[in-house]
Amino acid sequence: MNSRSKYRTKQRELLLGYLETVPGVHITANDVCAYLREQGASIGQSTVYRQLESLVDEGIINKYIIDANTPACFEYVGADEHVDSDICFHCKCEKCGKLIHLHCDELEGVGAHLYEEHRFKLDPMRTVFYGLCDQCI
Amino acid sequence: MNSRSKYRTKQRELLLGYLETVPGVHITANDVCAYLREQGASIGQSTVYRQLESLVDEGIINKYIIDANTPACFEYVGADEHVDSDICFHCKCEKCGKLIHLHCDELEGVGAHLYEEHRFKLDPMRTVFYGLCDQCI
DNA sequence: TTGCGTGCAAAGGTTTTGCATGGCA
DNA sequence: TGCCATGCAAAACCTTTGCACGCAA
Repeated sequence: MNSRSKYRTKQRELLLGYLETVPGVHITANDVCAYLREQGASIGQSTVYRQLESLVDEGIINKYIIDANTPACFEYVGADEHVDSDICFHCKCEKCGKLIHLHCDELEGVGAHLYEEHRFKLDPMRTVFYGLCDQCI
Repeated sequence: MNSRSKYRTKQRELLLGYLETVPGVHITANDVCAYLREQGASIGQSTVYRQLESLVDEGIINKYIIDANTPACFEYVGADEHVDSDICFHCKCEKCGKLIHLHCDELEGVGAHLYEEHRFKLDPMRTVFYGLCDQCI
């Protein structure tokens, strides 16, 4: 998609610096813009989108697509080699719209099961479990 | 999200009639509009979106979201009553678009796990596993 | 100096919404 | 008759793109 970042720019450092402070949290492109604007260090939104794309390519952050009309969200996972246990699963409440992200070993077994028994390679980044959250049951 | 359809309108019959003729095929909202326009029976695009939403709620069609900037696609799955003992999971190949229907006891355990451990009541009809099929791995 | 990165504004495309009209029951 | 559904146009929304300028190496 996009070649990896070659220059070390101030904007890239700002963006990455912020993401590192919120590991495991869902951040949208808009969140990034808003946060940096508050800090008086705002950077252009196209730059945010372009840097986020690069960071995804580099495996430093993950991108999750929840729904057609929900902005994509990103999550810092570090520059370490990609470890399966860093992947999180998503549950979306059909009633209140709440998004829950789970880091669960048992669910990771689902991916293994699908692959071994059904020859299907699950993509946890795209898969969303729909249902009802505890407050809406 | 939306209450089920209460009136039997000409537009709804047209839309449903078309979808029934293309089971297992990816249809976008735009495809529907284009097809009906060709047939000289065009209906408003807002109506198409609203009816599609209703049909999804009713479980008559499924909605698939492949990517943020790809239009959502729909597929006729019929109006059969929903039987618990015949829960079917869907796997969608991100590459070739193939839709796989799985009847699998182990996957049914996922629903139980989510409910018992995470207080989340899974809706298997709505949930789609995204990934790569055996031919596209 | 080279050419990638940035920022602004505008475009792009899908989906939603407001509101008056039409049609089902 | 009472509501829901429809249709048009416009809005809303996220994301991408064009282009000139700036900055890292």
